[in-house]
Amino acid sequence: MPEGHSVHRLARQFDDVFGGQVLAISSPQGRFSDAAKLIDGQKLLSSHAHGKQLFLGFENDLILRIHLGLYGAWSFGGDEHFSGASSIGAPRRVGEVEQGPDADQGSYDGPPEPVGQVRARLVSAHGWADLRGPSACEVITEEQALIARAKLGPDPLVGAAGEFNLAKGRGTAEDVAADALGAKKEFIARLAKKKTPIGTALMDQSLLAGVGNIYRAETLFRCQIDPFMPCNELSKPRAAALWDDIVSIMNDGVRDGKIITTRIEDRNAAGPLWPENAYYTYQRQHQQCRICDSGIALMEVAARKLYWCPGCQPKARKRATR
DNA sequence: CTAGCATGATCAC
DNA sequence: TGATCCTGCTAGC
Repeated sequence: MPEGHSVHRLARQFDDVFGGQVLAISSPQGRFSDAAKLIDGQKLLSSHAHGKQLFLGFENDLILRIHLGLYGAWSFGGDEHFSGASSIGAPRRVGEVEQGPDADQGSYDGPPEPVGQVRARLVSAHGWADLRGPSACEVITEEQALIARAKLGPDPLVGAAGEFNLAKGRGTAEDVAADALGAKKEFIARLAKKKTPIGTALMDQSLLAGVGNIYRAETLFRCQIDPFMPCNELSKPRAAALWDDIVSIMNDGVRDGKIITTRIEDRNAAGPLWPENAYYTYQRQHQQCRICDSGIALMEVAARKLYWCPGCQPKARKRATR
């Protein structure tokens, strides 16, 4: 269930705690056993996120490709060296929601007995990572990884946390800026060619990689765009603003480890920030909009729940005649 | 305790 | 469009 921000945090986490180290890789559950043997005992050289997919590169040029799907999650544990290496707060678990570090600071005694269905387990000298419930977990060649990535649209988080390759090093600030600009242009160009509703398009990973149901709903609200508006009816400036907003809130997600899209002035100070005050429309159906008097609408579209505010995100025709 | 649901994607028809 | 896969949380009995 994680959207792109979580996967970018994971890419950074793997870089931090396992980068450059030899890993014992196994499949306690068994379903990943054969593939695990291909990379067992190899050194981790790169950790990269593109959209919702994670690519871990090993010294023998094989790539571990992970997609968490709806329920996948990684759990972590280790000694103080392991936890201390994490720049994202040494999470105990990263999946749909992120759980903070373990409260008990007991001594590290190696990975625990696998509990439940652990598809893959990575173990270094200092810690371990368990993967449960992924929709994809496979070992592929670099060529196959390139093919997988070619199927994905531009990632708003290109150049953000998680871009790492020990062999090539981090890109320069100029490289990252150029990549980000290219991604933006590509996004705008692709939108101009599509007639599908923008709300559907934002979920299409081949058009735009990393946005899921929450970011879709929230950015359309923030940009005051009707989710049913055809992509090619969105003006270029508005498409550019949409991209910029997605980049902004997803980078916040990478920083915070959770999705918070409300502006400070739009929160109810009485309640806790997360999750009660984190969203404008997501899971707020029938509640009053934070900006206008409308009730938040909910409709099932393409098997996913679409949330929007009919008042703040008016139909294109209505907007045009104003 | 259980059923139902969830920030996903693929495949069949 | 509907069925299916995978796991874990929670609302409701």
